[in-house]
Amino acid sequence: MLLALTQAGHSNTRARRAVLTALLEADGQATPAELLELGRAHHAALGLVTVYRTLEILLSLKLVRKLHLEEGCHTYAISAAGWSAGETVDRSPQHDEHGHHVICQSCGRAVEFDGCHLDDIVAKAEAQTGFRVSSHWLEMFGACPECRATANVEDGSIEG
Amino acid sequence: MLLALTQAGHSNTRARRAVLTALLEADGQATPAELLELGRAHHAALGLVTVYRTLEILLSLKLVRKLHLEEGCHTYAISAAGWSAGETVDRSPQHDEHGHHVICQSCGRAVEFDGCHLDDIVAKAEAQTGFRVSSHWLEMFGACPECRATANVEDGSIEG
DNA sequence: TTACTTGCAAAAACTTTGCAGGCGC
DNA sequence: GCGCCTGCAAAGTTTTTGCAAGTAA
Repeated sequence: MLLALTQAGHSNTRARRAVLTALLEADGQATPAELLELGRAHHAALGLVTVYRTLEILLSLKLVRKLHLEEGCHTYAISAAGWSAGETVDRSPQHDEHGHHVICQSCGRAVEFDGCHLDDIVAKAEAQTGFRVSSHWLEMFGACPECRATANVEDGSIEG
Repeated sequence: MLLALTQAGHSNTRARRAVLTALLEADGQATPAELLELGRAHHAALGLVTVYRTLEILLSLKLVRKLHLEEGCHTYAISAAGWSAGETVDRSPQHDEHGHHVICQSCGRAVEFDGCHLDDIVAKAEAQTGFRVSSHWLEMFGACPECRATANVEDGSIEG
């Protein structure tokens, strides 16, 4: 992701590296405050303001995505584009294929999956409401493999 | 909705009636601040705090739903359960069938549609991630019939 | 009358802005 | 060295809490 950042014309600074590392260390998602704490392990003087500003840049580059959880929308996750920007070459800014997240309700881990085939559901919604749908937003909640193995999360019925 | 409220043991107060009316008058969605403004037309002394507290109750009864928009998650919409609680008899608290919203990006109108058939998409996500999915959350954005008719919203390609 | 509600004020939580100094390039 | 970045402090928003007075039942 650092590469994507610099290729977009942003400086490679210690603060930004700390935030990126924090994002990678966070288990798929983190709030700005959590990123600050994680990031300070790598750059003690890191400030919350810089976390916000770095996230803003990453959002604009679509390298991270804002998650909307029941409790609020204060967490961020690395997007598919962000992961694939590991060390490979550039991503056009118009990287617009999008995946969605599955979030573990036990440990908070968030994983993006691809294969966003909602065309027929979108079509049904359009037919039913008369709207013309141009984008959407999907998130799933459940239990990750580790938590299912470790713990007593027996109740995994598919609702809806 | 008033009935559902009182049947759940909450008082029928002027402030709550004002909030309910405001919700009905809002075009499908509104922020607490907007509900305050709308509500004050019916109860001049209405306070923002009461709007929040009433929404909290309505949320717990699943009569309203929190919408998560790109700009944030500060808006509320009447749910299908809320609409059907118009004047009919009670709804068991376990009314758990859920619809999702389509939100007009032009006028902000929000409409809930039913037919939430994501089973195969959920199955794919489970296969791909190893998660066990127990719930989800879907929202669509686009243009409502009125805005499409009225205005110049020609661009309605289905993205995703 | 009794207990639930209300709305003000204040606090808390979260996010953005201003600015002087610091650092990447 | 120049200009982007940073972090502190302060301001702006949004939401929650405390409490005395008010209202439903």
